[in-house]
Amino acid sequence: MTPPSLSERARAGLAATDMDDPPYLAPLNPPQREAVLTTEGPVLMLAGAGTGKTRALTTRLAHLIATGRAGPGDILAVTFTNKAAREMKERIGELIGEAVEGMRWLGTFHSIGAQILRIHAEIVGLKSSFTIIDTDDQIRLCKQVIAAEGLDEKRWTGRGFAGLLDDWKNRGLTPGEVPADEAHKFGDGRAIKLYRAYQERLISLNAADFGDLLVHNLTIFRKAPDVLARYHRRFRYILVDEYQDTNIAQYLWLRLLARDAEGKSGGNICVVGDDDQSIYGWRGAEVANILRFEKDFPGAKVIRLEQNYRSTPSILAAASAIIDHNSNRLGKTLWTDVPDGPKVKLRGVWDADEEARQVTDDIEAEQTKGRRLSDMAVLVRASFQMRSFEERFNTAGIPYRVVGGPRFYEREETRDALAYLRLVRNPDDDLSFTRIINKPRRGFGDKAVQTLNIAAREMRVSLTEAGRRLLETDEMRGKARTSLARFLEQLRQWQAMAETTPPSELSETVLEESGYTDFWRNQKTIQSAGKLENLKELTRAAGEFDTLEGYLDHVSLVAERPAESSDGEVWLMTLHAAKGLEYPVVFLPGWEEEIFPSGRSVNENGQDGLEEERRLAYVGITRAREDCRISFAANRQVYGRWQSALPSRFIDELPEEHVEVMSEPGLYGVKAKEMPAYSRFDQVAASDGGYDTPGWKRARSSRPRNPAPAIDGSSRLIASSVGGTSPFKTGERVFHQKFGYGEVKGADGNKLDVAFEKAGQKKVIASFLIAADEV
DNA sequence: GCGTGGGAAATTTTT
DNA sequence: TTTCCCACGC
Repeated sequence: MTPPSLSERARAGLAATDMDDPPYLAPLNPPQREAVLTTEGPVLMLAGAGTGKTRALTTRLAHLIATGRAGPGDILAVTFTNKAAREMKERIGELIGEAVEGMRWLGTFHSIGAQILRIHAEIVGLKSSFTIIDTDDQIRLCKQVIAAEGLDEKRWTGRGFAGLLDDWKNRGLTPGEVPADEAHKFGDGRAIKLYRAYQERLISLNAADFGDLLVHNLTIFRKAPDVLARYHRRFRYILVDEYQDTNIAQYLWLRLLARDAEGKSGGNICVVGDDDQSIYGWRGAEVANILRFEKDFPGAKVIRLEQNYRSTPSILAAASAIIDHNSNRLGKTLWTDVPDGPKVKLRGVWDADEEARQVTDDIEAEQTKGRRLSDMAVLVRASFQMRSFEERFNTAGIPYRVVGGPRFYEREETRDALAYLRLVRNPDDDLSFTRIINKPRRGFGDKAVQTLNIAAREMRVSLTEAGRRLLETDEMRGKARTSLARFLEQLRQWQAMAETTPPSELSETVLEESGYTDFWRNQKTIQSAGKLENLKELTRAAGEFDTLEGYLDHVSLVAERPAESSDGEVWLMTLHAAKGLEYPVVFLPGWEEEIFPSGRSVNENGQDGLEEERRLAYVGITRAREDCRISFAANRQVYGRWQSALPSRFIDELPEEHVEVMSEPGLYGVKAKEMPAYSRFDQVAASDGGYDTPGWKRARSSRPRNPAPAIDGSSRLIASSVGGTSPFKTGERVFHQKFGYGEVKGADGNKLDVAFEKAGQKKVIASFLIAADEV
């Protein structure tokens, strides 16, 4: 480890007495050290996968505080997820101890945005007690606005409009700033009018959605330069993690905070990221932000962390070869000094079930060799691909854990349970009231809710209060009346109970007495056991808090699944969920055109979409430490239809010398000569020295050059090679690799109706069949 | 007020 | 194929 050079010391402003390296610098390599010591001016830290980014970044913050350059409260440090913020805090704490508690501006964009908004809420017409609504509520609100505008609610869905709102808010646009020509995007040209109505409704509810947390900040900073100046003075140092994932609103927010009053880029802003790992373009992230950083902040120092501490040379070579095919890159070359391990393994299989079987076999083999299950992960492109793995793991008795999916606090049963608790704490919470008043069914249906709503609006009180008053008159009758009376009485009891009972016990009682637990107990669905389990978990989590308030505040701030122990379980997750994680053994199944790269991404976003998919491939491979196994299937069921699939183009981009082809001979079991279309797969799968056979190359080159229509690429290829007519006659006896023997019943182009002896009648592609007498 | 059947849709996901 | 949503009928 070289000591800092004179110029580095000068630049970092190190006084002579600081010359002895503080111990925390010792574990750093030269670029990491530079990233820590270059405290002044704009810095772009380009940190490749596995290069010790977090270490550099946390040391930098610790260094700022330890050397007295900034107090803990003078640093703005933003991340995207609560998890990242928590980890950063922990690791800084390891370096500087208690002082980390003073870092009140370390958090997610949204939590910091919310903090600032609470202080200056009145500037945008909110009270500082505003509530933050989640996506679910946002969609409900959208529906209301669409209905109020008298639009066709089938054609114009709440979800669709919420998506457009997100898009605008990601771009930092208020209703007045949306370009007029975007009004046509929704609701017969009334999109902007709807946006305005939606915002007005939010203000009257004293609420903000996630996007508002930042957009309102922008408005505040622009409207009140004195407020901005205050934050500008306060945040002497700014640090941004995962900068490649920032959207326009976040970019504008940072720029306002980082530039000085004259608009010059004098701020001490350090952004950390990896343009090659930008995989959130579809939710508004702009890779352009990181690509443009040096222009935005002239004089920016660019520091590249390229020494990888995670993976073997083969794995790095595979990842680098793929990402090299992208054009818009800042460019980095990962290297490592660890000895090489096994080559990246590539395997072609028949279908998804076969793929799952092979992966499971591999996992079991590794396990016998003494590898822990939790050291292995299966990373898929889309969650529907998980099904075959879950099924296979279950039959094989391999414990596994799915990461991601609906988060704990977003699940239906959790939200319902929380609505009950919220209502106990605050009877005026109308959103919660509406959510659970008839769940479980207690005979208080839509009609009754509507009556109650009208009454509440007339009396200008909450629904609970309106209910109480209605019971004093005879406006509400029959079943609804009894039901409401009973519910309000229960609510009263629970409130009284809340005074003296700890949250976990209260939660259990409320869920039991309200009939909510029974509601799920009586449902005979497969999921109900899991739901009950979640409810139990909720109660358990409440046990960690002394007060109901404390618990509920925690929940609305951190919408995460509680951490679960994971030893002895294989990991199963999407590539997106795997970002930032690493495993000794990584399986990457489903590398087929249309799946990965996702056909939709490529179709909708063309070259940009394809490059993002390629970054996803890069992220996937770089998760592996020792062993990376890629596979693809020749057939896949899409929405219940069997389709043939071509291996992903990314497979062609792998470096042959670092890849071992593992497909077993005869896997495809069909005579190549007789099946021209099929032969390509056969040759791909053949273990005759590589996947780059002439037939394979032919197949690739005959694929349409334009990536956009690739959706039909596979089937068109098959269809044309078969010449449009089936080589089989009706009544002919045929054999199918998967379904066995059968008789042709009819044909539609190259798709045949075949009655199989074992598998029943199915539609299959002609090229997957051979005449029975040839077997 | 509640249950059911037909029809449309079907990635990736944090706050 | 599955899943979700809504309209319709009891």
